Amino acid sequence: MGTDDEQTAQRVRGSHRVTHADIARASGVSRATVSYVLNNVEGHAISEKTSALVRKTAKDLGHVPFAPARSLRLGRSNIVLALVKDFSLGYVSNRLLRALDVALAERGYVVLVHEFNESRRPLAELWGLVSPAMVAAMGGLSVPSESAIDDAGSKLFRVHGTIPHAQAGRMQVAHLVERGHRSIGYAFPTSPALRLVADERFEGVKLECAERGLPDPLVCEVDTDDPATIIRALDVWREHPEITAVAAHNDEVAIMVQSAMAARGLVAPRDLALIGIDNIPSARIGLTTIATDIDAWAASVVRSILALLEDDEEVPVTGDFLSLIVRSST
Amino acid sequence: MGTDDEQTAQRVRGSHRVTHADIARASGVSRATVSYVLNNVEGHAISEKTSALVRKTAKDLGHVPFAPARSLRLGRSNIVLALVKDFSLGYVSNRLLRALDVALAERGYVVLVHEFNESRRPLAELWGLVSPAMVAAMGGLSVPSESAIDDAGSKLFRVHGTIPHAQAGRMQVAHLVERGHRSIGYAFPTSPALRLVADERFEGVKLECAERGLPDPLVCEVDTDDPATIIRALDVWREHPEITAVAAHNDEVAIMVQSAMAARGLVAPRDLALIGIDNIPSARIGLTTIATDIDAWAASVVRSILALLEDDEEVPVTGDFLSLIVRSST
DNA sequence: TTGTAGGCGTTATCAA
DNA sequence: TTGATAACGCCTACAA
Repeated sequence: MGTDDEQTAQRVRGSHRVTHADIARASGVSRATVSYVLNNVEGHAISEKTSALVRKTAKDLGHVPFAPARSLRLGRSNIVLALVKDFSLGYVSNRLLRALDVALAERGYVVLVHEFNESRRPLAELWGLVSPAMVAAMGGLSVPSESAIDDAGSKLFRVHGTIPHAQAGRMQVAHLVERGHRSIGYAFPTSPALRLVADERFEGVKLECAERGLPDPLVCEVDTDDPATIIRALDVWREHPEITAVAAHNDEVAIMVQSAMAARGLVAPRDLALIGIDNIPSARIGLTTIATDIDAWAASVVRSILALLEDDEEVPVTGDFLSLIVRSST
Repeated sequence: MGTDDEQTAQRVRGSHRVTHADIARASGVSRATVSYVLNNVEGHAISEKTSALVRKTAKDLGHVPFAPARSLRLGRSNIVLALVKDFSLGYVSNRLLRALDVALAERGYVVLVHEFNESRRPLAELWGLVSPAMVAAMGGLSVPSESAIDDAGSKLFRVHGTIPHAQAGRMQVAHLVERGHRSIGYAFPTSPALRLVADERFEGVKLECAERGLPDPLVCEVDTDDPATIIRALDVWREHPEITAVAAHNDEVAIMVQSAMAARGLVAPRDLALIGIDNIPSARIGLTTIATDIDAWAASVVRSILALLEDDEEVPVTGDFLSLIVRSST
């Protein structure tokens, strides 16, 4: 039969991949039996003896399943692709991804993270390399990118939008007002990767100021990769004595402002009050911030993702995940 | 026939995948021609007219390549899997991954990142879900895991080990001694994800101290997720008046120590000198540190990875990527 | 309880 | 210049 010839050819070509056929031959059973055994398929009462033999043979031969073959046959892969813009990953999104992987691992999926940048490589090119069951977008996608995902038959879940960033900005202002501040500075990050979130948070800050009759915040753009921009921002705020507090886009920026203040011999909140967002570990000594209840948020996101993945249902992410954590900087 | 049933079922499930066959039929050419055109295969002079028609048809029908089919046929995927332990990603490794993806994108590969934790899911289980051309290990792997990668036919590159962490620890001590310190504290992180790097850095610190005739550093374990451990560490060091400087595992820890000092009304370097490692952005105001020349390092790692991937050659990562950056904390 | 057979989408070989 | 055809490794309806 051609079968033997084929396998000889294969061996000659040096492609020493151990297949189900190899295992079947070595253990004297059929390929189907091997498949049933290795996949623990129910309802095919295979004798314990055969089953054990197949497993042993597979192990001895060093069989490793070949994902593409499996995916081709099933018509889908079990990969959930998390698309992250410019690796704008931080403490919070990392924790989400971990929770997601834990939950999906139980159901036979794997979470893979890809840093994308549409100008560097259009999303469409990606599908020749990986065909995920679902895309979890951790940042904004362009319209063509979104439809490319649809064309590829992958489901799409937008992680962006499940946290009320504007609300976090509002909470910053509310707290500062409560502390007696009336005129505030705002540290806005220039990084394009943070753009969408930054806009939302700042929008909340502006609205809250307006609604409370405060003047618009004095915005300074800061680049976390360039400390000079932080120092400059601090100097600008200091030139305006009416500004008694600064709200920062996130804790990382807030910490940098704090360092800049130290460099100028200033101390929060005496010289300038300071509030961040995120409650990252390094902020947890002394920085007042707005925290996300990551466990609750992640649980909710995971629930929605599973519903979409397994039942094609759209379950909204709901809940109030934000809370104020007062520390010594305000 | 079962065939029809399956296809009906598939259609019912809504999976309308457009295949080369569909394109071929719609444009009146063979599947082979479609494949040649869509993959720009040289040496098959296909008329410009046919070529354009095929491309247009593919676009009109909304064809998206199906990666598993491609990978099955070719016997390998073009995925490079970066395995990261517990998402111990930080500024430095993120930059490396980006450089890697840029370089590999040009050659038709994609970099996907997976957080692994061997106790949660053995690596062997991964291969049924993704079969990468290469694994880039960003942290230590167990011996069984390494051989699992080999069995799976994936190449393995160990990113861990390409930076001389012990040397960084030595440089911390050397600088502190130069500044006149003789007795130092050391902040050692408890996080298991950092374990390997932490051990190496600390080993360098201990050796340098010994070689310079200093007493062993006073080590305090700190958990970045638990600020209380940092405060406690600071208090311990302060109980030993001979300790005038603290070396931290990395900048994040150093910054937390700095915050703890501020909370106690202490200032670096007056009350305690402080030095970190990594030169992360938020350290760049005021923290003395040991920086990695990320661009040079990444370029070297990328070179090695490409050599392994394309020519199966082992090119070592060489170069001196570390430098001292003196700021105001020492 | 096990085996047979056929096909998933793609590409390489060979023939026309 | 183009087309038929045979695999790649795996899964599963159906037959035995």
